Amino acid sequence: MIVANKLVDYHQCSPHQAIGIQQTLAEKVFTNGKVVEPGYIAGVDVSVNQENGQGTAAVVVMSYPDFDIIEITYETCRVRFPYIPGLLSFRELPLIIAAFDRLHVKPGLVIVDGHGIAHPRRLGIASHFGLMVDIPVIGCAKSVLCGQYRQPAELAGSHSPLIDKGEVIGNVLRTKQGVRPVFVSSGNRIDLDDATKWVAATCRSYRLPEPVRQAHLAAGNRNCGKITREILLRG
DNA sequence: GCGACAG
DNA sequence: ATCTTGTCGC
Repeated sequence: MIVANKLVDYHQCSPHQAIGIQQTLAEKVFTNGKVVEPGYIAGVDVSVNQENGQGTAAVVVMSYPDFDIIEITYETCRVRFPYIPGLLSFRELPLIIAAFDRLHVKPGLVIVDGHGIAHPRRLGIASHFGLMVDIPVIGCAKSVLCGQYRQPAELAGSHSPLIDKGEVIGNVLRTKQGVRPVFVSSGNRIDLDDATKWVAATCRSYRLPEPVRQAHLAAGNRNCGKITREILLRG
């Protein structure tokens, strides 16, 4: 895999080199485009076990608008790069790419747990991932990394712009009444309005969009690296 | 120098 | 990220 080779270097480079890579890649991100018929939508998340230093990435592919789980792939491996705010992709992307490559069903849209361009150098993990897979990717984070915003109204669906250095980098979206809002931004190949629309459309009864919520549950189920893929039959 | 800081 | 039961509130 082309991207796999690059990733070997990615998680072994220094934080300083990582920043340089981000500055170069950020210029290649496309923050426009609409997704009309995604076919399948995937959610991505990673969990890390502090005990053994192992991380598990889970990719959950769901149908839309039925939200049936079609396929789940995993990758468990020791994470080398440390967690440094702003450099998350260098820690988690190797796992995510490996799990994503195992998919038999390719999604038309992916939602990643983390920021897209709502990042100091405009290359959060969703954008970095989006450039590597070259399909529409949305960043949906649970907390802010940079930028300022006004708290959106309590009504589900309400949102306010996330602004950094005079630039609108995302939307703070209230996906459900009574819960903290999420931070939506373009990862790659999709504009902010469409990204916000899709996050809202994939949230059912919880704060996080269903694909991401399922990926979070799957990754947390510690599969110890034994299970790498599974297909769920609808019932 | 000081505070902020995705997962 | 992760450690974790019951509990308060829409």
